[in-house]
Amino acid sequence: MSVLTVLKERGFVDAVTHTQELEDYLATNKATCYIGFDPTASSLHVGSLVCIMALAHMQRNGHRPVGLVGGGTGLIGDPSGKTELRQVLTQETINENKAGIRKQLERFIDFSEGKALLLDNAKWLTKLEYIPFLRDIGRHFSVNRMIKAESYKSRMDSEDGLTFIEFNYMLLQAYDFMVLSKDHDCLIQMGGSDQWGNIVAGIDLIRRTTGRQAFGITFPLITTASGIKMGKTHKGAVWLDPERFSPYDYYQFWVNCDDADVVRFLKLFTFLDLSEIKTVEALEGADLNKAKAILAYEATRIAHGAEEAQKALTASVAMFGSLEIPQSLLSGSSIPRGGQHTAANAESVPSSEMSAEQVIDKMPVIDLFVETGLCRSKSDARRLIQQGGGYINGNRVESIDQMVGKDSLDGAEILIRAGKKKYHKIILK
RNA sequence: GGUGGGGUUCCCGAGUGGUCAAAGGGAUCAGACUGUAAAUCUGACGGCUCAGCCUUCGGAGGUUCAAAUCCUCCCCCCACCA
Repeated sequence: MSVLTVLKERGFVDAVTHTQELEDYLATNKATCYIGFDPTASSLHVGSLVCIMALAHMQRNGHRPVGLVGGGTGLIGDPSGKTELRQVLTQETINENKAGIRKQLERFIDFSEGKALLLDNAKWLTKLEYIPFLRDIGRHFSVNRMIKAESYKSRMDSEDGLTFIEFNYMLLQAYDFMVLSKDHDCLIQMGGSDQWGNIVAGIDLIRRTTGRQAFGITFPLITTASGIKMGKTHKGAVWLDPERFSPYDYYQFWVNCDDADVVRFLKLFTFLDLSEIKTVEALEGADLNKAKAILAYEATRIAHGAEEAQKALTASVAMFGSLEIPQSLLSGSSIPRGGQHTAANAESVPSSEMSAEQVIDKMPVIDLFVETGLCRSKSDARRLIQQGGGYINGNRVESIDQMVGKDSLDGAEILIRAGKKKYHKIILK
């Protein structure tokens, strides 16, 4: 089965430029394909996961994935940048971010022995000279055609307009593709569906300058069943960096997905067998939670390793109770089955240390919620308690001026909870 | 460069001298119901030493007992014209 089929069946494909030719090419070549990543942050987040998984599938099917970091474009930024993206970055930040991105990609893709590459377009973009660029590259672009690209059209109509810099990103991205095709024999570019115009521009440029046929694959924008772009939680973006977003929270993010998303996400974000995933479609109601646990476990295992996934699972069981996962369900998953993980210690629940004498009988409960970051201000904490959402060791906090007393202790620990799902453990010294 | 229209609490967006911490919607949070789901209903949604006080309406000054609302200057955005 070709990668393209795999990707299609798993729901990765939104559009392909030349299906048949691409199939032929993939069947007869060890292909190189690339996806661009923004170096705006030192970590990738779940929004990029579709791209990362697609590259991983490419590699698993014998091709060579290339991650291209947009260091050059990052150096330009965009003055209209209301979107947070496209801020001007220093070379130093870009290098740092690049290192972070590489570290994360390495969890998904094997970079050893040239099996995959991570490149930075700053390498060639910073060397460009305006006149030669216009003469050699600019000549191939028709403004008439460019403004028909969906990405520009909407911006042309919008109030914010479109800056010249942004308008040029298409040329730069097309140029990237051309360089990669020459230097690394890379003839496939993949990306989100919003990249279609840029990808096609690159394919055209390659044909015009070198006469070679290049290909493009775009992915659908992955939204949750409720129609929101995925990857946002109360903690902000879901980062892949364990420092920014703990494996426990990462696990929780997946467990909390919408029923309607489970099958789709299993296909996209795990490597489990499609035939097995199919059996999940029949599940209903509470049974679906078992599939969610597997989804969460697998996704966490892929991104953070088996050990962290295990810990996240254990902690979740401790907090929310265990559930029996039958041997037959998604048997390809290495999730512990049977009751073996029920002996729970909630090791990876977010925790912090405090000194006992500072806390016991001294600190109002409200402060505890603020100190642990569960509430962002005292007003917030007050509100939480007034509305009945504050708990200490499982007991609802009844009054906003309650102090942390000895009775709040559970051994040397205090488990506090905001709402149903946010826990924090305080270890007293 | 000219003319006109704007900048309001996380976002959209009402508000033109006191009754404004500021309508409405979205997002978010809590409670109920549940399956750590969705939908629904209820409530909350600047901060604090919380029935009171303090700080917010692009920025800096000013008028007034009183300003998001009026005046002056400045910054930024948009549209049309050049």
